[in-house]
Amino acid sequence: MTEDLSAIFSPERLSGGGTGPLYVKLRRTLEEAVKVGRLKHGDALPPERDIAEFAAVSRVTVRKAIDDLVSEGILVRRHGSGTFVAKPVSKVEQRLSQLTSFTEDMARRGMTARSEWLHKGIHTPSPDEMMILGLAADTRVSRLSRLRIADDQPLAIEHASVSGEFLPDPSVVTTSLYAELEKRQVRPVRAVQRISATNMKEADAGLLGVPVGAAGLSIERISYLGSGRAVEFTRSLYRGDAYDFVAELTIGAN
Amino acid sequence: MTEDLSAIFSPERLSGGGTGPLYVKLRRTLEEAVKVGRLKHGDALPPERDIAEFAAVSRVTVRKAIDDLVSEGILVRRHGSGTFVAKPVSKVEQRLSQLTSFTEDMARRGMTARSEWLHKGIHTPSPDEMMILGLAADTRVSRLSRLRIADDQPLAIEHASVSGEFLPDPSVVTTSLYAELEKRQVRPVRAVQRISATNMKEADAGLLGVPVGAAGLSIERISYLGSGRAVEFTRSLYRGDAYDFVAELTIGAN
DNA sequence: GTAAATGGTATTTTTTTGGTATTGTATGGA
DNA sequence: TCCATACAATACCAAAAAAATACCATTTAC
Repeated sequence: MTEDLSAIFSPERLSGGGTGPLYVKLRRTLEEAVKVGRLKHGDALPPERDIAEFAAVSRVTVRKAIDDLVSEGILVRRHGSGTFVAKPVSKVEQRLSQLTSFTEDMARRGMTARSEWLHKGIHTPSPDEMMILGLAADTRVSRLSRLRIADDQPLAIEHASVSGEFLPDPSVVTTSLYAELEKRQVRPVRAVQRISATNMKEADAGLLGVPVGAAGLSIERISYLGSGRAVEFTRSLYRGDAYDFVAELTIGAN
Repeated sequence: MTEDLSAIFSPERLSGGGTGPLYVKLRRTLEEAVKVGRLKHGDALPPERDIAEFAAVSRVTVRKAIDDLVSEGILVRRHGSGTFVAKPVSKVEQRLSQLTSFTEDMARRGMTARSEWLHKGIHTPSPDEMMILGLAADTRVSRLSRLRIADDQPLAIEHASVSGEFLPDPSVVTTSLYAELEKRQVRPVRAVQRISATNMKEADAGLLGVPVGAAGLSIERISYLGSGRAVEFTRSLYRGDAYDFVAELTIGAN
């Protein structure tokens, strides 16, 4: 639903928005509108061209302002459809989603993301888990495996391992692992991930509904507390395009 | 974000800044602002033209003041973009070294241990190193490779990777990495290692003086600070018997 | 299917910002 | 006096960011 332009981009709001480049003023104006609730979750922004005309700036300037808010996860764009106010998510979840990019990518494409749990359980750590999470042999680790589904199509398999110290009972996790960790005051501030392409083996290919040997995107991620302590180790296998890189993200202290 | 001009270049600050040429006063003013924290790391200075106008001096004078601070590394200029407060550089020269239990093990068995260095250098971290040590892509990692020799027989190849934060200059390492770390107040309190058997490839087999395909003992170890932060990552390849297990070791505070 | 509406992108122009050469001016010493 | 040096001001150059223009691609409505 398109909001009334003047309600958001009144001259006062634009001029009174402090100093700086035009696109910064516009961004602040939009940010404020969402924060205050003038624009609610799910609302459509006016078309970029309309905003540009009303604010008497070029459309690119409007886009630049929106760009920032999209990369912050506040807005979501849908090509040919419009720009919408995104569902609010927690800071940690939001910033980690920039890293994993699954939720964000799905949202960008206007797809509905859901999950199907394959496994939730508590175990003795595997050698890998001990190494990476820095666990002793007599500790426990929570494992969470799920199938990531977008628009009813399986898109990824995800295996997460969390130190039992941080997540003693994995069954409490329903949707977002990070939201659950945040509830427990566990806030990873950094994550390192490695992304590479592999050929899918039979088990994974079957779950994802692709032929054996199809290209998959393998993502391994370790997230860390501010102290440097590793919190969580996730291996994901995505259907899709292949590339290989290492990304690093610093998450604000909230 | 550009600071308020009057907050930094107030008339009092400029006049009260002692005596001497204008640009010296300005330099002192700026230096003070950075030192006190009025200008923080990453902040942009106001444009030179604005400073000049506000301080009622020419732009060249402003530039001269800034020149000094730039050459001191306090400020950084970016053509077309602005002048920024530089990231503070740690004056603490960290010297770190190596960490192994080889010497100790050999001593226990009554053997004389020595080493031959294959490589010492500082590099950009590999994906593995980034993952395991929790490093960012723009950090550095020190690599130390040596041939472990016991009773004049090559027994192992050892590759150590230490976060550049803990060991910026690997060349200082001569014998014991643990001893060197201790010097630097860096005391890993735990280490996790994984041991497995492999068939040696030509390069390794050549160094160790065994036929290609001979069984080797591969040992990967990560050592951690009390905080949980990973300090060092070592991959070793030993000649000898084969076994596979995961060991957890608590390193005494010595 | 077609057309309208909407976001996406490449290119260009303008503005902002630091960089440099030139000139003027005072000061101090030979 | 004369010259060398430091200091300061003016004018112009170059790189980067900001903004505008024009065109492309996707979605939706009919």
